[in-house]
Amino acid sequence: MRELSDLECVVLGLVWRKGSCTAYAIRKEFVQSSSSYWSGSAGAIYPLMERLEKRRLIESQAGSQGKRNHLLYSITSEGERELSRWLSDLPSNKSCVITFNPLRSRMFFLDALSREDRIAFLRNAQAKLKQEVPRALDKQGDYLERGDFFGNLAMESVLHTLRSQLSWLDEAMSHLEGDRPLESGQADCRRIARFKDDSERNERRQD
Amino acid sequence: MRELSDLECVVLGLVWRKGSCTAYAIRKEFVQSSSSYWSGSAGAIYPLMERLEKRRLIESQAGSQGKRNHLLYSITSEGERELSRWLSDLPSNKSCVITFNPLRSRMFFLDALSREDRIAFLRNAQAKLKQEVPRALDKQGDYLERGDFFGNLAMESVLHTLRSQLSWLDEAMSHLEGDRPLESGQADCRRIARFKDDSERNERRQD
DNA sequence: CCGCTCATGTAACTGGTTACATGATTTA
DNA sequence: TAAATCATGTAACCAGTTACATGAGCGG
Repeated sequence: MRELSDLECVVLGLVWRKGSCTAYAIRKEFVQSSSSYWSGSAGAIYPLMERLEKRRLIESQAGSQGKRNHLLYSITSEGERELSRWLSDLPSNKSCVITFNPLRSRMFFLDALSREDRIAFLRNAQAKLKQEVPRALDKQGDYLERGDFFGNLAMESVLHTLRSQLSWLDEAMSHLEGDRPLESGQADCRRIARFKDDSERNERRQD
Repeated sequence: MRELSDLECVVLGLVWRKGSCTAYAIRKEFVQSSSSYWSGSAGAIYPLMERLEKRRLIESQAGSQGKRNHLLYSITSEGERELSRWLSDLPSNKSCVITFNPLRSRMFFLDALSREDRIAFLRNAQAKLKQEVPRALDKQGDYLERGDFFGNLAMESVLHTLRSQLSWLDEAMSHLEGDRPLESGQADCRRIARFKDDSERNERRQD
């Protein structure tokens, strides 16, 4: 049987956490999440719930509110076992922990931009990250109020990420903002000074 | 015309960087990358190169080595424009910077595990992250040798990420190892209380 | 010469996406 | 009561995935 996708497992976890809920309530979690990785689109969630139910990891109960019908899902014991398995088994193929990062991906090619545009990129990225901090704090506060210790801890990871990215951008900025970012003589930059020599050698080698 | 995917843009950047290369050389970059986000599978890359060529962002030139034929791709000036555009325009929908993180996703539901399994999870995650550090340093060293300043900077982001995740796990561990993680009155928890104040102040400021 | 890896693909599948449909409920 | 939004979906598409095919070069 096919391995569950990460989204399927997260949904399974949400059903477990919420106890008894509709597909729509699950969707909202993703729509309101601070991450944009999963959109929580109906086209993703509704069929996914059916898949989970077909595998007996969740079960549904018909209900209604006014004239509107809905299905209330809850996790089965087999579902709980599957959830535990996912929680315990980090994928072992290569580094599962280094995932996509739009800033990092762009940084690789930033020399394709003019000096001004590079700085603009960094400033823009900084702004975006700073914008996220209060949002994350709010969300963390919500978890705290609900007494959700692990949600709080998960949001702490977001904050750590934001801070580390900001300090990385600071570092990058300090290199790029100087007139001769490759030649100053501080500790960090001695390391980088070596780059330039190397790259000049490289260019010469290519000629 | 459809917007380019991130993978397409990264490939475009690689072609730009490498100057003239085969699809296979591009694939290798992904296979050897420290991230597992894109597999660099043939089924992804070869059709992608055709798509980029059809859009005139890259162009190919037939070549051969021995009896084996191949296509050498290089970027066009339209391709360079498109690359600059991607570099400058961070997606604005929600937070593009908070992406998927398998550790964080699991942390949300870690209370589904027994106390021992939670600790085991954290230890396992720590081990995985620590494993990555020397790998990342090596890769950074490679960029350094090649005089690729921006590659070096990008890998610096990986290192920042690894370190921040490790410190987050440390924090989590110190909470979970104690008997009453939610109720202790130490510094960490006071800090969490402060967060809440911060976010409240923020809300007020926004009003 | 045999087997292994390199290099260049093709084919089938699928888990997500966006866009659309539709009736119920709320709000102006 | 008209318009907007909520809630529950369906349909079409597509960018990736894994798996397979195939011939070239190469080490034993």
